[in-house]
Amino acid sequence: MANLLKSDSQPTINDVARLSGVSKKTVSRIINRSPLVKKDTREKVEKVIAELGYVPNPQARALALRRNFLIGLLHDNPNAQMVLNFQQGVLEVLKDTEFALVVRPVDRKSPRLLADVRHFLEQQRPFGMLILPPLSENDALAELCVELGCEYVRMGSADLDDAAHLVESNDRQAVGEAVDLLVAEGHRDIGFIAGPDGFRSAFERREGFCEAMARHGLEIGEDRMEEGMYTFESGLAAGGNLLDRQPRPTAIFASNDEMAAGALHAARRRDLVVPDDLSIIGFDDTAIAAHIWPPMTTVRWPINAMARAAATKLVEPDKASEVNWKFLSEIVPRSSVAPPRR
Amino acid sequence: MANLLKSDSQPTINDVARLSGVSKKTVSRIINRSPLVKKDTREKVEKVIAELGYVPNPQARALALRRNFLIGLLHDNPNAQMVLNFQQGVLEVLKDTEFALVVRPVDRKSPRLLADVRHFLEQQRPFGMLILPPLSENDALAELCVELGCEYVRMGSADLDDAAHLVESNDRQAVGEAVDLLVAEGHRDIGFIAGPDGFRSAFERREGFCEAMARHGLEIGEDRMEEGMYTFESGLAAGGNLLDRQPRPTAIFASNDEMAAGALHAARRRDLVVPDDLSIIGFDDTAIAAHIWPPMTTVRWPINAMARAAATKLVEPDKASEVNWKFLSEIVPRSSVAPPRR
DNA sequence: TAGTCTTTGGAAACCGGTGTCATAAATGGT
DNA sequence: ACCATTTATGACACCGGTTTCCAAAGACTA
Repeated sequence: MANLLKSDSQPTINDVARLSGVSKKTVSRIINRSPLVKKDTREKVEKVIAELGYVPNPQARALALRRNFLIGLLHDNPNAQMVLNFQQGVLEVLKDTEFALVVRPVDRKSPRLLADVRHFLEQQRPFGMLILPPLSENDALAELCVELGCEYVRMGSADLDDAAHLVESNDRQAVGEAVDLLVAEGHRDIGFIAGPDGFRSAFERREGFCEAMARHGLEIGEDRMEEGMYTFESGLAAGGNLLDRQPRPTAIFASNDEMAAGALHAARRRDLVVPDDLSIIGFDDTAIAAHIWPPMTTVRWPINAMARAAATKLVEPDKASEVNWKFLSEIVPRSSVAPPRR
Repeated sequence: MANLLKSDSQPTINDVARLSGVSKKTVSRIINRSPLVKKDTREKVEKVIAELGYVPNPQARALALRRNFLIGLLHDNPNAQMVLNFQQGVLEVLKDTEFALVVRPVDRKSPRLLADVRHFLEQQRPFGMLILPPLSENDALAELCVELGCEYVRMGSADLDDAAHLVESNDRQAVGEAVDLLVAEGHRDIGFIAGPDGFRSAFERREGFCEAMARHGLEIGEDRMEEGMYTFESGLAAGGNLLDRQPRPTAIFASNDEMAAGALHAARRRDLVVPDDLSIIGFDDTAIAAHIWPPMTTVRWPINAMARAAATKLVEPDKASEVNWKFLSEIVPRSSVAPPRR
């Protein structure tokens, strides 16, 4: 069959049209499942398509339709695991569509951030963008998408703007539950390691902590708050600071797992046993939480479901209204929490 | 200036040509840096381009050139960290080019693997593919790329075929060094947790282990070899098995960090102290190795450099000959190795 | 000064699809 | 049987670039 083609490259719509004796347009109709084609014609053409192994050229399609089937993933997240989990979720949705996922890490602190993103959008002209925290908190990026006619969905930890472009989790409430758990175990003096300034999630988690402590009528000592950068090393330092205070807190809540793991190391270095001497709770439920010793109690937000929701919003806007876009996080109890000594 | 355009959408090459009073072809020459343009003309046109903020439409370019600027990343790796590190390295190279990275995870065990990949290649028609282990060991995938006229580079842990399409690391030698280290500390009875059947890396690491043991004149007891699946849980199980033997080995080498972390948990559950009661060495130097307690001695292969090399081979074939494609791994000494008790 | 070579610019076709619109064929109503 | 309507198909322009080929202008030679 292949010898009926003009060249040895991929067959085109013209080959299909010629070999099945219809016009390009009719083939195009069949490809696009137009109902305006007689059954006989359809079958005849489909047979040729199958024999030829014809697949429409995506670039030509993109040009004619003036849109392509690329989804960009914009991220700058210190937590590799989260990013990959998110990718995974998105791809589960895109898998059965004609969309492809283009990844684009950027540096949120670079003065060229906007220029970089603009360059990417202009150069690839993706159909839509998925924006991960903390970039999702940058309104200028969303505006850029609008300006360049690119759809977008932001992942956030609290309301940024309209529901149409947002998938969010309620971190505040989840942190509250974590504090409830510690208090129920008998802790009164709880240290807090915040995320870096500029992260909405960091803000939400801090607020959640303060609110919950207030609810239980507990004071937060001046020296019980430390700020980290969502990295292991920063958690190590911040945790060390908290543990060197006299008296030291009996529990620490860290705003993510990496920092919680760092705090756990800090405890180890001081010969403190977790959870006997110190309880620790993390946030995110990344792999490390389950793999360190002791397995760490943490807060899980349903990143896979959120990723799927975000992707669905983008590529199947008709379903968007059915899609949940507010997600609740939940406590994952493990072994890093126990009543305080004495 | 924008009001000189015919529409409010992105400016096209026609707008530029019209506004600067030259033909499309001349503009095209300028965009593509052809030397056959008079200086005056060039400057005049470049001014218009700047004012308009004109960026060539990538889809139209792709269609006319009959090639696009997409690089596909094909992976199915149980280790998220590795995949993301690899992505990072690739993107460092692609960043300053017009290429974009499209990620495509697949299931290597699916009977539809080949069909899935074919579908992806036909649908997106990427310029080139980067294939990560263990998929890189599947020759059918490479053949598929050739058949569909797609460039490819495989990441491997040992020679698969020709240098032109391969970037490799020498795991065997690195495992040898790890064994040397354990023997130097006084260990004679070393357990081994292999990777899953079907991974070239698993095979290479096992061979490296056996060779090194033989070199030191040490026996490998029948019950000192376990096989895992490169996951934490499988390492937990395999490590548990090894530690339940009587007598138990004084050291364990695991074929990756996840499994090593699992083995470490198994030790903890048996109230064994690492490294006093048991030395452990992992492989890959992923984040977990540094973040568990005690920080774990492991083997690092230069994944970032390898990723860059692979990407360079693909997008800058002229530089390919200068690019190193054989990489050595190295021991990262931490705190999980000590002389055996007694 | 005429003739030749080299640079520079443009018209038209092409890449492989889709949209518009006209026309042909089938169907229905009376 | 006839016209009106609906359904099915095709011709042709178009999306925004690149390539081929040719012509004009300028530079150089004799």
